Amino acid sequence: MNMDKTVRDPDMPHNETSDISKARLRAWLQILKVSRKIEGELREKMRLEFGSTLPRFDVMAALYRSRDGMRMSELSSALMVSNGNVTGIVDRLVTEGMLVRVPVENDRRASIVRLTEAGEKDFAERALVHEGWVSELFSDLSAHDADALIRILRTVYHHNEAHHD
Amino acid sequence: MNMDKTVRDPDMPHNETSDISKARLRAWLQILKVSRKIEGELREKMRLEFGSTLPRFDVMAALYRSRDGMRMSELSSALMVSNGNVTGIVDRLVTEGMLVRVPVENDRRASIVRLTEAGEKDFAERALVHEGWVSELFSDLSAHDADALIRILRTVYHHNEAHHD
DNA sequence: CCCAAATATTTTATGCTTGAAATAAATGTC
DNA sequence: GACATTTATTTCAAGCATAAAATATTTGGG
Repeated sequence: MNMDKTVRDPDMPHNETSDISKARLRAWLQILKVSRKIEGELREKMRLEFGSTLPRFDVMAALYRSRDGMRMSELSSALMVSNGNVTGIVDRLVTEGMLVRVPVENDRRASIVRLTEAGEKDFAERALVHEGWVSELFSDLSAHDADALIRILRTVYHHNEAHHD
Repeated sequence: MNMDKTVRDPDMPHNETSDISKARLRAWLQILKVSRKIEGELREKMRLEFGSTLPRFDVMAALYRSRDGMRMSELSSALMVSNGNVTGIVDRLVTEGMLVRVPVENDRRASIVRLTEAGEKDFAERALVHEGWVSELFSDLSAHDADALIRILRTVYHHNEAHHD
């Protein structure tokens, strides 16, 4: 007698789906729900407190880690968004005085983007406040659960990393 | 002697942050990373296989659960997006013949949106395929980890539900 | 050297998303 | 019954995001 609920009768009609499949779908919907909720909260705070946005914060965060600057293509692959997307966000940050585009020696196609002094200063301040917001939004998350969450999500992420069949 | 790592020296400079705060930030960044990766994969599949989008799928899913239809305001609160957002998505789905707007008796401000017969049929098929995609993308997620994930994310979600101070 | 292919980036068209303003209709209050 | 308020929805402006096409430049044969 089959006690394993994840193994189904092979005669099961193909329009029914397994329990494990349903559990994974629920997990995905829950991830989506939480990430949208948190993203919405952070977007609102960014707008009200900084007059800025999450995508701009992300770009500045990447550049803050690479003080020598990054190419547009490096930025878009680090942030996992399209090239054209980064163009627009960088344009706005340049207008705001947060970023500069520097030509690259020996390659006139490319340019390097880096934080201005003002951009560095602003980001350093904002990053601290941002971390506080996140910690508050996740204040019910224990260190233990945070670790469990990260471990589980890492396995999911790695399975989907760059192995497009 | 203080053994609790989450309680810090009150003289700690305010530009340093606690370990638990850093762990929560890492957890949030990991949630974001996974949800963007999965969302991107699903978007691409939706586009290639169905010639459709995730937001349209979400609207149809909500209406599939409420066969009698929903008001625009019910839809936007169920999906946790703005009113104006739903207007545009519904417009496109009406053009595609998936949805109809039905006037509400005794209230000429409101209208009820519901799936057409074609919309119901299309969604039923797509939902099965969609569940298969999710199960495949999450195939490294055991039933046990799925439950753990859901439990942890639920506590985070509930903490942030509707208590804007 | 010439030119096809590859690379780096921007532009374009389309759609999603928000917040705020506008429109329209219903409701409550004097 | 007039009218201020509330409720339901749409419209608008701006920004984010993608895929695909366009532009510009570099590189690698022949």
